[in-house]
Amino acid sequence: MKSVVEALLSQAIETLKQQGVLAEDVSPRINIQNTKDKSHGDLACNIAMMLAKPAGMNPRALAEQIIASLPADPRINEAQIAGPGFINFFVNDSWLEQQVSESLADEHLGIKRAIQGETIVVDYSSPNLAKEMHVGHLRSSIIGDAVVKALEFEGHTVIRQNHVGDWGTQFGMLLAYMEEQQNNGESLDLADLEGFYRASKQRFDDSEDFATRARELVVALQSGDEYCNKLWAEFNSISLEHCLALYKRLGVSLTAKDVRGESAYNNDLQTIVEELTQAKLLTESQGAQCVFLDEFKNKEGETLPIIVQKAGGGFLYATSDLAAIRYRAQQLNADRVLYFVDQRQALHFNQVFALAHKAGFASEQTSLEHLGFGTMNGADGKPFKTRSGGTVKLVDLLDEAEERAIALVRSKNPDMSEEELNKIGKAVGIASVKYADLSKDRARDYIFNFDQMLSFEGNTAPYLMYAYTRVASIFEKAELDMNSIQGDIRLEHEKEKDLANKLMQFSEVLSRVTLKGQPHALCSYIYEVAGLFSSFYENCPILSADSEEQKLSRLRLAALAGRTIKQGLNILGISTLEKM
RNA sequence: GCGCUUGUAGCUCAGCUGGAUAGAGUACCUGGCUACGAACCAGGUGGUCGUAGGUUCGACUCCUACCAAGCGCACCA
Repeated sequence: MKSVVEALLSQAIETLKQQGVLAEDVSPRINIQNTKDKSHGDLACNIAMMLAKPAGMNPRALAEQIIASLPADPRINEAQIAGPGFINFFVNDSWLEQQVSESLADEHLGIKRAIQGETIVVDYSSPNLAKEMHVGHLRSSIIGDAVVKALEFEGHTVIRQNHVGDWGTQFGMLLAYMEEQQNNGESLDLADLEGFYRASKQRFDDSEDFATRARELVVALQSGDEYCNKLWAEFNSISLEHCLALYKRLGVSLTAKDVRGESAYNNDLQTIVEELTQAKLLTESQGAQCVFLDEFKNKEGETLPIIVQKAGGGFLYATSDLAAIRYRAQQLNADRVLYFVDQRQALHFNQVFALAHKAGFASEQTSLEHLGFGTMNGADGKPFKTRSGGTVKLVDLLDEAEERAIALVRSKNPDMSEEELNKIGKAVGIASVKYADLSKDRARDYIFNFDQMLSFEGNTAPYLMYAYTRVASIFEKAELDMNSIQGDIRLEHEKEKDLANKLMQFSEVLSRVTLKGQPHALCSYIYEVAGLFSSFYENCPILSADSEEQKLSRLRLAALAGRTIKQGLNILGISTLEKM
């Protein structure tokens, strides 16, 4: 709808240019906004105020000229001047009716798929395989996956990359411990990965012999020793199974084939250093191979180094990140590479991205974007920890969420069977954790609070899931299929129009999610849709409508609302329930 | 020391590339169930948008300085 008004306005501006009212060289960005106040019409534009000064005109006078030059269009009832020079557009209801009816008829809800879809590599989750996944991995996994799903819904080609930490010195310690256990004839117990890590760390600290063996194993591993690599592969495969089980439980779409860990770039690291040398970007400093970029200079004129190779010859994460960028840009042909990684690594990524462009690992056309996020804090505002101060395992967090959700659902449905209770409780528990995270701007730290996220009131997963079941319930009662119902929608009641208007904004919200990596915009949107639906539901009887025609029309509108909520939640990685 | 992020109602958070009177939820107060699921809806109280300047017709939004919190700044990732 915005695009229609935008087209009309740009035509009007062209006309005024021809008439000499506006200078030829003005090419303003036409910004159409949804109005907040009904008296301002449906859509508004501030273009007259932007152009008034360069045109040397009074904004209202210019607005008047623009309106006079607008081509007539049956879809727009009226354009008015308001306030200091806004132009308010009143949309023809029949156009809105047509739009919602068309969206209902489309299984893709009227959202156009990108004509020229981009190839977008998304790096997210990326846990360290040496340890068990903890709460710190939650945000990357969930937010990244939501953006991935939104991009795919828009018709882009997404290549998921789970850049797991499967390399590095800590693996020597783990392999040494594995070896020791196997030699002692003990069965390998990796069920508790965290415990295994702690135990091997303990051995490493306590025994000099063990530590020596661990260091030997790292060297052996890196030089391609067969025995060592077999141990390593065994360990990783078990550790990865833990991750995959959690993804499945969380509804995160990452699979084994999306894994391309640090180790995948081992053979490229030397090449990266050589290419940097050839490009004359490399400098030796204190024995290490470094790149100094002028962009990263402090006030004293000291440039920050990007260390690519240690004094001892070892490589660092900057090196493998550069190799990953080269692979993604050159092999995967990425138009964009998105990194959902902790905000704390912002400097590192800024440096690596700048260097990658400079060294030609990625062309200037390849957009490298670090979409960072803040810390997950407890109720006290400090990083979320267990009572004893340790990191919270992701499994434990999800267990607790499910338990609490089951208790909650039970309290609302005392007679429900254990089986159903379990099913609904689990869905609600996981959804609550995910939604609480997704609904906040990722850049900020956020306070994790079970009571708040499991509440049925406010912008929470349970409220939205409930809203959906109410729609589903109508269709069950009417013995109709929400997904196949079609036909014309008439908008008579004010609440119907409000809902319809909001439903037509799905696509612009989606683009904000994909362009800026902000799923919280989608959360707010679904919440608004659910709220407007509730209001419509309260004010407009559906099954007991005045006429059969009205009943069908309202059913169709309800169906579009229900399907929008469901689709929106699915993009967020939250599945809906027909009953709860 | 330098840099990044954040600072909006008692609390948890929105506020889209500067736009019309700063919005939700929660808490608190008022109404509405012989139910298309009240797990809901309608309404009210509550904010000098960290502070001070500046740019602008117009600033929560942009610029500068300062204050506060968190986090980064050479061989961990």
